[in-house]
Amino acid sequence: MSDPSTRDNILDAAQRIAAERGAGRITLDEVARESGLSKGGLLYHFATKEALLQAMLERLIARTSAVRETHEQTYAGHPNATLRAMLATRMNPEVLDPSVAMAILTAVAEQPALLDPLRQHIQQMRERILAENGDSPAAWLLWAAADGLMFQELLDISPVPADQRDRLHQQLQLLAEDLLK
Amino acid sequence: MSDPSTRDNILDAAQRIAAERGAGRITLDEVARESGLSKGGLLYHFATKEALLQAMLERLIARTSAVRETHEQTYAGHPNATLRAMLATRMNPEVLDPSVAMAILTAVAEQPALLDPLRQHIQQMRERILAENGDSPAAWLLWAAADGLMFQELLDISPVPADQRDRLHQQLQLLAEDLLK
DNA sequence: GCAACTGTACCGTCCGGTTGGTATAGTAGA
DNA sequence: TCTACTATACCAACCGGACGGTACAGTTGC
Repeated sequence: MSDPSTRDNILDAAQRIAAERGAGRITLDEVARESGLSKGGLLYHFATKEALLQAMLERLIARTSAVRETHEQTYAGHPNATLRAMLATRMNPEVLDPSVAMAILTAVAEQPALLDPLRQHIQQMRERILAENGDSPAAWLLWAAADGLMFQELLDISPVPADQRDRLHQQLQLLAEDLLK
Repeated sequence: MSDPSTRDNILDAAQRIAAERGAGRITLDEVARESGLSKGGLLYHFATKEALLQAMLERLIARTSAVRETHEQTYAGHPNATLRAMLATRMNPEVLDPSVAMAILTAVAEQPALLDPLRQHIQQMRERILAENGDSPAAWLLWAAADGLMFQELLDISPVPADQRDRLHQQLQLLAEDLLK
């Protein structure tokens, strides 16, 4: 594998483009320019655009997982640690970069397999929750609600004004305490 | 405005392409071919691709609204008629064509304004729910959960096996009964 | 006579990917 | 220690196709 720091620089550049100019502007030429590499140099590290997006997604999963794991320690011993930690992670959305999410979302229409790493991660979470909660509908509905809040924010289609959404996340945590008893 | 039935045929054609060959394959040439029109004829009805996607979204909103309105009659007199009808509408997902949703989602990255008609619709729903329920966090969380289930299905990232998702929607309705009391 | 097209040719741009080459650091053998 | 060779990291130029949109002359049917 190639120099990991260069790869990270490239991913940072792609992320910056998405954040500043929109997810649709992530092209190989732009990423090359923004990262200070030539297009050839970029393609040396990521042979296809799909590989680049894949890496962006994997880094996103890894980073949110890291945050979730710190939350899990807070809930250590708690019967629903995994789900609680998931919900807590969603609370501060700076973890889940919206521009990265949009970039991936855009590409999914043409490359459904792009989400495979995420699907794998979801299955892992599913099994941990199954082990902790059993097949509780409440758990899946809480998960769905967290996802819903995320997508609403991502696409700016939330029915709730922006300044009241933090409070909604808190209410979701309270509801979790209630339902998972 | 041009002949509405031709416009509908065009929208049907675009929808068929999205369903059969993927949302990313909706191009003006393909839609023209699929609808049996020439490209000139297509552009006579929809001057830009954006206008075409816009119309697809508007038709989607209109159709789901129609279904929701029949459900509202079921809940007539009920204190939470609007929200209950919304949740009931999401139950049978054949209303909300996934391929159309994906097509629009893809385009949103480059044209955020594409969702404006949806945002307007959401604000209307929001105000009706505010009038019926007040500013109840439970209502917004139920809405978010419904959205979450939808997006999970749309992107095939649900933690729940496909054959158990109908049941989850039912559980959501039960939860609504509980929380909105 | 006007709305609703057909048909075709064309344009400019964007974009993913290819090609062939260079610079450099390291390594193995005589 | 000099030489031949290899691998890594990168560059500059280019290619080919897709796609949104234009132009425009002609046709059909109410």
